[in-house]
Amino acid sequence: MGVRERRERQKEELRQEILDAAREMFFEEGYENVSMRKLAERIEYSPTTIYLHFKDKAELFNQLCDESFAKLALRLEKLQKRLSRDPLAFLREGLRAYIDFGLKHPHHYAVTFILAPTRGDDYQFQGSAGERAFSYMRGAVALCVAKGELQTADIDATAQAIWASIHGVTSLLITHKDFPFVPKNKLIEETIEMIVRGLQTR
Amino acid sequence: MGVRERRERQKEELRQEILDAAREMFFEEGYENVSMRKLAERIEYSPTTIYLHFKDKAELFNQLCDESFAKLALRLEKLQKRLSRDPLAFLREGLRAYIDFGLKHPHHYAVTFILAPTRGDDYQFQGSAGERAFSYMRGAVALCVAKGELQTADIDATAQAIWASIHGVTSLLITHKDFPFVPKNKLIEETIEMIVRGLQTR
Amino acid sequence: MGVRERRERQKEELRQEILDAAREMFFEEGYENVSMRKLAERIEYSPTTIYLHFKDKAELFNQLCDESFAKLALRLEKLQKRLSRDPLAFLREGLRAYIDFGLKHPHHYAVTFILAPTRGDDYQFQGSAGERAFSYMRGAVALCVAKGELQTADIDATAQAIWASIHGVTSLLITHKDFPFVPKNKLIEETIEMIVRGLQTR
Amino acid sequence: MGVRERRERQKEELRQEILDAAREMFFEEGYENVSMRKLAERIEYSPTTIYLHFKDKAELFNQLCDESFAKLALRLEKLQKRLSRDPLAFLREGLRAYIDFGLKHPHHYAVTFILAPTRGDDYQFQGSAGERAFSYMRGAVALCVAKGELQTADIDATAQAIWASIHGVTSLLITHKDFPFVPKNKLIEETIEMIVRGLQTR
DNA sequence: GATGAATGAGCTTTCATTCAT
DNA sequence: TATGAATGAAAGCTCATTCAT
Repeated sequence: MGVRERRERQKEELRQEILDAAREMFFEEGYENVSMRKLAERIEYSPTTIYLHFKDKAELFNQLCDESFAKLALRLEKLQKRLSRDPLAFLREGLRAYIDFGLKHPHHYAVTFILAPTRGDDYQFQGSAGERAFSYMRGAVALCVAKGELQTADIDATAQAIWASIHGVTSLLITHKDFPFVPKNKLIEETIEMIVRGLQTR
Repeated sequence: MGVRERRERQKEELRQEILDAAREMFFEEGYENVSMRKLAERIEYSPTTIYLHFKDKAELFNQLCDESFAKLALRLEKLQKRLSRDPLAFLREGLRAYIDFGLKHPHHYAVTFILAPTRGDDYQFQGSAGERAFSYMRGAVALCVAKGELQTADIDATAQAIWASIHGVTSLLITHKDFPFVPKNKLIEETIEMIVRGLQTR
Repeated sequence: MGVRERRERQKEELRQEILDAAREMFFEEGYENVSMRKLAERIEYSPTTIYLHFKDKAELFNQLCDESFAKLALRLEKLQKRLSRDPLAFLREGLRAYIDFGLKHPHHYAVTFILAPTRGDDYQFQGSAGERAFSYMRGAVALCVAKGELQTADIDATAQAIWASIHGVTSLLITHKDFPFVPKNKLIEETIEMIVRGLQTR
Repeated sequence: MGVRERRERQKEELRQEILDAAREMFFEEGYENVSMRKLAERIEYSPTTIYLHFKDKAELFNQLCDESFAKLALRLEKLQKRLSRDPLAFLREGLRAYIDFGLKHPHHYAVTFILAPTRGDDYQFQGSAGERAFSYMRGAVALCVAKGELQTADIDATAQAIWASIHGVTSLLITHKDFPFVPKNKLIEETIEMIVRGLQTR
């Protein structure tokens, strides 16, 4: 038994090692500029080994996206539990958490929300990381409206507008590194407050 | 004389043909997936011919960005002239114009504002299309504040938050084509109103 | 174990096959006229395979030079041992061995001593095949002088003059194939005797 | 008349300009590394223009060789006239003149005597620059022998040995620029004296 | 489970050359 | 006489991937 378990553990470790290296490289160099060979070199295994764990480059990339989402979703889930009594606080904190997540894991974020859709192949947003992360946001908005803390005639439209805005901040901060932004926190604060204020009064 | 002129016109036409094809392809396939060979095939010329018009692939790409900006800037400039008396209207219309531009020329937009920064090489936002387009927005905000129509303690932070938000809508609508968005205009309207409302009261 | 060894042997064999083909082709066609593709075709492997053995074309070429020298040096070394008692004989035989080597391995020789320096890149004679081969000659001259068999005021100048002369015969015989030379051996004999006689009397 | 003459003169001037630029470039970069385009750029004409003066790259190259020889031959001819009474002096001075010529016009020399034969195409030494230059040397040797100043059983063998030796010095000095040669003149002197001494006594 | 050898397809770019004007 | 536009061919090299071991 022990032998089998150890083996499986080792296999999982290598798989994770590959994923980690890939994520870093994908972000640093861009999807197309990462070759399986270079990736193999980084982890100090042969290129062939990667194929034992992932069908091809595309699958490797998709796993990366899934993994990213799992982390973000987990975070939002915890937040929701903690702030279930105060939906507006959950919304506010949720937005901040979303942006924070993006900035803390720019590799994850860029790969999943910025790079992925511009790839040529058959990427599907439906059922993807993005969709699931977004559904939390919609839930938060719905709660706020139910509790009378926000006013909107169209929950979906509102939730999407919010998502768009915070995706905007997040992606700009990640990709346009040389733009003379005001201090990061200031910009985030400003955006979130602008959003919330815009939804409170009507 | 006529001969020379005709030649120059033809040359310019081919140049434009290349640019148009390149933009489409860059957007459809991503920068790295467009080869000079494929591009040449598309326009039905030999690969070498492209090099008669553009030094290399990177230059071709950069010209594309420049061209995009020229169009957007022109549009914002006209708008500014027309609405110089009513800064809030200019801001509102400017935001809409920015988004419209992106949706009408998704290739231009994506290539310039989404793809460009994710390229590996030494892209500089400073002095780029993005920066110049953004400066119009900042100007509009400043005017509104001067006329007392918007309230903010920090014009830069506000302008950047606004830009982030509309970049968010624009880029999501362009890239996440399979997301079940509410009708496009509804989402745009919602976002702009959310922004403006959020800045009026304080 | 046996498996690994066989593999290594096979790898080494292929490597040598590439080197041999390359040497012939480089000499027949000149460095620039040999493409990796043509080379690959000759050995009936794919171009990529060559890159498994050599980093790039330049490295392949340099390995060729190194290999050439190893052979020449070995020959001179043996000669030196055998004729250590009779320096003049060693000089005479050494000169002949040098020329013989060139004519027997015209590819090696031309590539190393004729083509190499005319290449554009940063070839360094210092520490190269040529330098090491030359040092044997200088040693032989020095010995002859020490034993009073040759007279010269400047050992370096003399050694270089000798080298120049035999390099001249060798390279002419290799490159100017259509010149109506007197029989090869006659010319070699004549040159060597001319040299030795010129150094004995003074 | 005047118009036609001027035109012809101009044409000849351009032709010469092309030859001069080509010679420099061929030597600096090697035959294969000089492209018609680069050459055209250097002389600030269009590539097509070159083809008005030379059938193709090979012809341009061959003209270069011919031109080189004309210069060397002229020099040797003058020398011969001047020293017709003293064949040994003519030989000695002729050798020096040959080497000097090579060092003074390394482009000419390398292109004609070193590069040319290693090119892939159908170069013919017969009737070439080399052959004609060599014939002067043979003549000088024959004269010396006739006058009893040199002893040899085989004029051709001797003349060829001589040529080989001085070709050796010349080409080494031109191509192996980084070899720590003794001072140039010293080496030349040494070689010539070695040759002449070697032929006088027998 | 992991690897070394190998490949076909493709890349960006440059070449010598031609042709209509 | 000179040119600008255009091209087919080829260059060196890297890619994702497979297969036998």
